[in-house]
Amino acid sequence: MRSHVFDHGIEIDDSRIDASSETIREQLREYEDGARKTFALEIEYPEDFTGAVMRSIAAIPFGETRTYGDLATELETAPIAVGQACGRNPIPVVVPCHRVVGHDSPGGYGGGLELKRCLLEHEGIAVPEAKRR
DNA sequence: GACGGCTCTACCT
DNA sequence: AGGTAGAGCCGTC
Repeated sequence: MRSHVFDHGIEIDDSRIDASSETIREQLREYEDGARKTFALEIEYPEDFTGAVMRSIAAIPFGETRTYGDLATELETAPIAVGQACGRNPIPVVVPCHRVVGHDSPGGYGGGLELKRCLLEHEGIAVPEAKRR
């Protein structure tokens, strides 16, 4: 059951992480196993706006979800910009962009909504149903 | 230079 | 209460 890792098509840009691919893979494995709730990886956040969004997302605790609007309010920007930054997120899972959901929608996921659902369920988070659209 | 995107809020019916 | 329309920031083609 836990065998099917997120390797379903996820490609993490290890170039953005100051760690070996093996280390990253091991951390992911521990995270999937439920033993690791947070990643102890040195992530190189870009100085761009996207980097700020990624940082805010990474600041989300395990088992908690945040809405694009909240992040947008904290960053003083438009919620759509946050969503786009998540979609352009080069390193999923490591940066819990899947913990970011819409206000009344499951949101989306560049790697596949199915994966997002799996990750949220893995953290014991109830995925909101698409009431909109 | 213009459009799309993992959205949100407000008004109208 | 539900649906539709408009707004608005960032990145990429």
